[in-house]
Amino acid sequence: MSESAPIQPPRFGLIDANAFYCSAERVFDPSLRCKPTVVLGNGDGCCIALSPEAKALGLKIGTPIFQVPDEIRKQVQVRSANFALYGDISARIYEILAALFPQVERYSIDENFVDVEGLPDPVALCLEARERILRWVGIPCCVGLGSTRVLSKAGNKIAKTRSKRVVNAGALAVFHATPENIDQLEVEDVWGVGRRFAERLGREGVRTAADLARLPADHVRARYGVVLARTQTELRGIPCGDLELEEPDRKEIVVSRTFGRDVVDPMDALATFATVACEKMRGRDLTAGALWVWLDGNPFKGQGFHVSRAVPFPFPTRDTGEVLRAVRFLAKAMMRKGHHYKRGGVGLTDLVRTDHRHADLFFGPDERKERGMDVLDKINAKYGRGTMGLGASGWRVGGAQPGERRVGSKDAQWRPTLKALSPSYTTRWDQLLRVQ
DNA sequence: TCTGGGGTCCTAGGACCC
DNA sequence: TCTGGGGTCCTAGGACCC
Repeated sequence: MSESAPIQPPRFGLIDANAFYCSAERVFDPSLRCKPTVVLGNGDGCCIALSPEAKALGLKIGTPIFQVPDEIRKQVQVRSANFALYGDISARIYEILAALFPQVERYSIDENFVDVEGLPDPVALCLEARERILRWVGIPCCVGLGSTRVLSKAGNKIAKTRSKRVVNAGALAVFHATPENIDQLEVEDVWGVGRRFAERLGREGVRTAADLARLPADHVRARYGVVLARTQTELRGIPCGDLELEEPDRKEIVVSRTFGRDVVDPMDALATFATVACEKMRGRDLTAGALWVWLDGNPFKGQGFHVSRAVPFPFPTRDTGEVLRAVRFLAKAMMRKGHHYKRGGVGLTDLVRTDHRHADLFFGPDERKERGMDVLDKINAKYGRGTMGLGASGWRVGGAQPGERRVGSKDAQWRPTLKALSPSYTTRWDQLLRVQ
């Protein structure tokens, strides 16, 4: 880095919600505010989000809740993940940003990149965005600014650390990162550096983002590959990519779950996953060139096996019936007497857009069946997923609702129960919040 | 008792072809 | 005796992200 390089103006902003799932639960349940709050993943297994108070108690993301000592668990408020609610709140945040910035990239459910290039006062605009999201939606955010996306991510991390547990953090929650001021950021907090790379870098004395930026570029390229080399280049203030305003087409769609218990016959579960995967695929106007199916044993009981099978379709399909037949065929070929399964999944791969398929002399789409699928999707969109299906696959995302009566014992075999699911306040009429 | 889910990209090595 | 080498495709595994 040349010593006299002028500070580059920011080009990118990253607006990232603080402990998003916990904050979203708090929007509609004020009793959770300022209390240690935990959101649990599928089947109420692991902690997938922690409020700052919960982090202060020493809880870690990914910890199974049953491993948390009783005296700690008694102090935390626990909720089951409610992705319908989080998705809806996420869309509202996006709308606010789209009204303020010329371009917005929706990067994840709780993060948006914005284009701030050439704006007269990017810091003031980001503060305004943060205020609006807090007042209008009720979600606290931090903002990072930088001349590259990696630097804006770094800025966000620094802003989060700085404003942690500061009430009315205001200006502290916006930080403009430059190659000169990232020595306070630990290298494992750099976007693109995971645990493995952080360990290896640590062994050669690299502790901070600034240390990584100073490493010789050809050394990084040779030892760590092109991905980390790009990250390093961006840390030095040289952009390697722009905002991605168009969401690229998916290359695969996967639906998988850990079962509520060990299961002998996972066929019903796999059929259900396949049905959901097909709906998701048609919702994106894609078709599947191939299918894979897999089953895992329970590694915590010394059954750490993994079996999988894949099959291509003669012609890319969007027909749930055809996919289900293939799933049954593959599953039968994999399943073994006496085996217990703890987890399973279905993946639709080699996805191509419906109108980009090439029919040939021998294979083409079955148009009657495909129109049938569209009717099915319309009915399910109107009356709720799982209203109508093919054969064994009555399904509700997220498993049973609290207090829901289950019919049939086969269901209970694999479907996890959610004990602490919050209502879908914003997406279901029957679950709107009641004001006393 | 109870251990998340859904993605992408890169690389190395083997198979195959000319 | 001498025993190529480069391109391409596929797959598995590793690393990362949220």
